[in-house]
Amino acid sequence: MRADARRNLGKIVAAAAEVVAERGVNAPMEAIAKRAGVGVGTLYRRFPDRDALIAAVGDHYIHTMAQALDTASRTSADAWSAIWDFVSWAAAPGRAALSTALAVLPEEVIVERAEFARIRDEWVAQLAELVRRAQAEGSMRPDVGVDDLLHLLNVFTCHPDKLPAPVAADPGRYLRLMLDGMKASAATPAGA
Amino acid sequence: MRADARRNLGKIVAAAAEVVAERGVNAPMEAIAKRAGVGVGTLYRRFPDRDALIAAVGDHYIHTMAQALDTASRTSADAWSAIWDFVSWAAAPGRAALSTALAVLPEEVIVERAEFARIRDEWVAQLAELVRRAQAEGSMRPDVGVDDLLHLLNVFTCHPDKLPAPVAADPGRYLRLMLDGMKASAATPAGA
DNA sequence: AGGCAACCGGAATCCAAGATTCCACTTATC
DNA sequence: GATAAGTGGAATCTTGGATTCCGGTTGCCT
Repeated sequence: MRADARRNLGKIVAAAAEVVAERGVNAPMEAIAKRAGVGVGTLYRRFPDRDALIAAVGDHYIHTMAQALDTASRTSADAWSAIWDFVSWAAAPGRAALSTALAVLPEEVIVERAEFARIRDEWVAQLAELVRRAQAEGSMRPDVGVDDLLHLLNVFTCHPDKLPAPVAADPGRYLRLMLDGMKASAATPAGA
Repeated sequence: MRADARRNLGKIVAAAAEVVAERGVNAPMEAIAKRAGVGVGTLYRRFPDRDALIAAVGDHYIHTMAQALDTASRTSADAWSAIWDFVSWAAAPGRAALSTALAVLPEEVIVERAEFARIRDEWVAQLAELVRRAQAEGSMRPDVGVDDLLHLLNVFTCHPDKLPAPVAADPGRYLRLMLDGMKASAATPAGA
């Protein structure tokens, strides 16, 4: 592969990551191309189609994400604050969509990407474990689960263009509100 | 207007309300037509375009909504439970999208619909008042506002097709989680 | 019953937004 | 300098609706 080509490949994946993070998983190819300072044609010479490109972004990102979760769970005093820190990290500007899109959405795209699926599953399992611990510690209410966490992460980050502007601008704020609602002490007894 | 035509008009608005409630504000005309047991052409004979139809649904619904808020605030012991009841009502299956779409989204469609705008504004003001009271009572945290409430209502009900299935199936559950997070007692101090 | 304007259904048409393809033109590399 | 790898981006193809049109029906009045 020619040197300039390799360079472009890098710019493309990086640009795709950025654009996906801010415009959601359905960001148009052209937006990515423009961000990378490259023609659409160039994207297609390297990736057979849109899905392949997104998947590549995933491969590139899933590691970072797994690592962030790991860090959060290692540097936090308890499971609850690990979750809190991680969610804050995941919703930070500049990475929003990625974090979660990859964790919940693309079941079709994933087939045949054993490596990606493996890390993703490990990651989810680790988060689940944190939830379990937080509940055992009595800091998280027992009537919610990892799935809720993932769904919400998904809701607030996957389709920024469908969200009210203020929400899209700071999904973290709303996610933290959700987390506050997930604290054991916040639970409103059923039928209230 | 011929009798059968009037009958159809009714079926159309009712069908539109249902479909919008379950598929979001962007439900396709054809879906509405089918639900009403009528051809698309018929929709267009009565309404110049899509927006007009949606607006009609709004007129038909905003009253119900205003009334629900009124009831909630009159039958509840305190401002907080009024809010709680109203949100639960608004997110109930079968009315989801309507409730909120009309409260936040369509600023362009509303021009020239003085009556609709008036009721809508009154309605929002009333909800705002409840929020103020709840905060004064010390039951709702002071760092959130009506806007947050409206945005979230919006997020969880306007585009059901973009939400993870479990969330779309029961937006109320997640909204109540949010409300729990909005309780004064749930607030996590900034910088935690 | 007869006539006709008001109505209908829904296929045909129009559009917008993106994905994907293609190829004449550049540029690393040897 | 030759040439295969690489490039930009206009042209083309798809998709998902909105909107238009018109031959065929019906209510309703006399």
